[in-house]
Amino acid sequence: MEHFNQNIFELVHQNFPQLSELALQKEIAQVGTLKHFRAGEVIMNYGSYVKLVPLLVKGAIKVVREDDEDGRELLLYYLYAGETCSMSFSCCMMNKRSDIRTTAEDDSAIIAIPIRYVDAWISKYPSWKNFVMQAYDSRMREMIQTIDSIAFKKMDERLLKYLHERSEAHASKTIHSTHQEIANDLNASREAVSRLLKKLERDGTIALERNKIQLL
DNA sequence: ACATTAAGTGATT
DNA sequence: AATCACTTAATGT
Repeated sequence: MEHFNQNIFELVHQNFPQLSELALQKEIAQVGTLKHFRAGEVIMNYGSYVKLVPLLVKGAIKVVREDDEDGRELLLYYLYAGETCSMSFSCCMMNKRSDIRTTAEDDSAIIAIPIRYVDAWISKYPSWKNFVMQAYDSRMREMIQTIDSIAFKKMDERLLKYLHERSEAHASKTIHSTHQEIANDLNASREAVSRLLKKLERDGTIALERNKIQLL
């Protein structure tokens, strides 16, 4: 048995109680490494090979896809503590390059699991298999939601949902971002975002300042 | 004080 | 709802 990391062991307990086998928890504490990222740091870029699966234990991670045509970005989803990136599963098991880019939205920490274990544990530990399947399932559901929110919902609903997501991501009612950045995330024009934000401000749901939005 | 960047607005499609 | 053209406001040098 290799170097056992008590710290990681405890982090698994706190953030991933569904990984119930003690042997699995111990293995994670042996082969996993704790990695920290500062807010804004790029964790994984397009085209890079995924050789780790992250278990997010602190902070929030933003997952983004770039449009092939005009190089614009589309926000896919956020990851929070207790979650993992299901894209990384498929990517690393197929040994494919990443289609997405992930950045730390906040100061974040992950337990990085080398891929060779990810595969092996699926047959070894039922709770790990469950974990992987559930990660896929919930991501799939969320993606479907996102798709029909783009297809059927109005911009103002999307914007509001976005603001709440961001606020939750930082555990703060204040969002530091320009209208332009928000527009990029939502694939909308800056003007549209500005106008909708203004409307929300008039309704009293938010307060606007330069580079800053407060949820009320 | 001036330049730069963010935000607000109306008109057009 | 996007784009354009322009104004106004805030911030940095």
